[in-house]
Amino acid sequence: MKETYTSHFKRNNFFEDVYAVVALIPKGRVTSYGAIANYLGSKLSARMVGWAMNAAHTQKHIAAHRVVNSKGLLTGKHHFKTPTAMQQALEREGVKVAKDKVVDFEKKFWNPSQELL
DNA sequence: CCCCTGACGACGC
DNA sequence: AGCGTCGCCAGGG
Repeated sequence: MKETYTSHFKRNNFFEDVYAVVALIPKGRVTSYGAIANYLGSKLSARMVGWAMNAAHTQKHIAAHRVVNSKGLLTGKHHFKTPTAMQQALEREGVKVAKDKVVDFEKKFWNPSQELL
């Protein structure tokens, strides 16, 4: 059987799951859309995580700034209130950003599949 | 129902 | 190191 979220779970649960994982990201650490997708269900495309985050910013308080793409780039910055809001939020937590990219991404990276056993 | 558009990611050049 | 392409799944026109 397919393992997509739409066939087995309701869309709402998908959002909740994404938010739950994001809420568990330690302060000062970051993760990627793909890592979350992989943790929730390997078959799920990482695009869906970004899609969930897009819906998130209108709803509750979600630490969306701690989620970047697989290369550590702040691709979601344009969806924040200001173009620099995401970077500033990260730097307040001790995550340095240069050229829209997380510095020492490998060190800051938090993998839910590995650390959230 | 077809086509386009993504807060993505892996590859190829 | 930068682009372009393609696969991915859901939503909107």
